[in-house]
Amino acid sequence: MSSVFKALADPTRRHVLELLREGPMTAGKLAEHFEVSKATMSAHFAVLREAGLIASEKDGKSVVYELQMSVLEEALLGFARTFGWKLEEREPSKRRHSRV
Amino acid sequence: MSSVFKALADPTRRHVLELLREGPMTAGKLAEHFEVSKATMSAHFAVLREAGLIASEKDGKSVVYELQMSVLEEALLGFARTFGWKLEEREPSKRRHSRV
DNA sequence: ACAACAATTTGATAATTGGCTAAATATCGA
DNA sequence: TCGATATTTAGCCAATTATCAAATTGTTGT
Repeated sequence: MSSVFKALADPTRRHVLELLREGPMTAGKLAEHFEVSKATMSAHFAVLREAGLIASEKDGKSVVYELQMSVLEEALLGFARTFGWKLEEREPSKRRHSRV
Repeated sequence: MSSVFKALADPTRRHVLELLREGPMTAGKLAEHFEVSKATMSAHFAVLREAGLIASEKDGKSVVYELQMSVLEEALLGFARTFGWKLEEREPSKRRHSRV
């Protein structure tokens, strides 16, 4: 859980997660959204992957990253619960990437 | 918002917030719950205060810290919303420290 | 086999962090 | 005022982090 919060502490990494909310994306495409070098982005991806927040899958020359919603939800949920809140779906119907 | 996540990234600081959930507490009382030195705890309090997560008030020799729930809620809420969640009260009735 | 491409790893550096002890500040009671 | 108590500040160190350029790995097309 601490590794998740550590990962979330960086704005670049939070932005990566937001981009992945729309669906899986390659490392290169993700990196295009930021000013820093590819090497730096690769390091950020590693932090997110080690926290379990994203999963990687090789596809030819590219590496495709996918958001692991459940891990993010678990961490946030666990913390929110401590403070007397619970997390609820905002729009239960609107779900892209059904990926059954 | 980034300062809040930065503050939450440290387990000691998250624990401080949890302790303050029960009500305001002095720096000394808070520090008793941890193994590190008072000076180190003071630094943690400073990070939390600069993030707006706690407010300090001097009371004689002591400094009393109080959790700023609204700031925590806003940060968490803002982030959760991005990912299609919302925050809800878990137990609306159970409220200590009414402090009207 | 080779060149081009995508991504990561390596090696370096500067900045930040979390921790400590010791010193400083502020307040209270005698 | 003096001494005790509560907390913060200052100075320091070790470990970690974010960043880059360069080298490396793996894959594809010719």
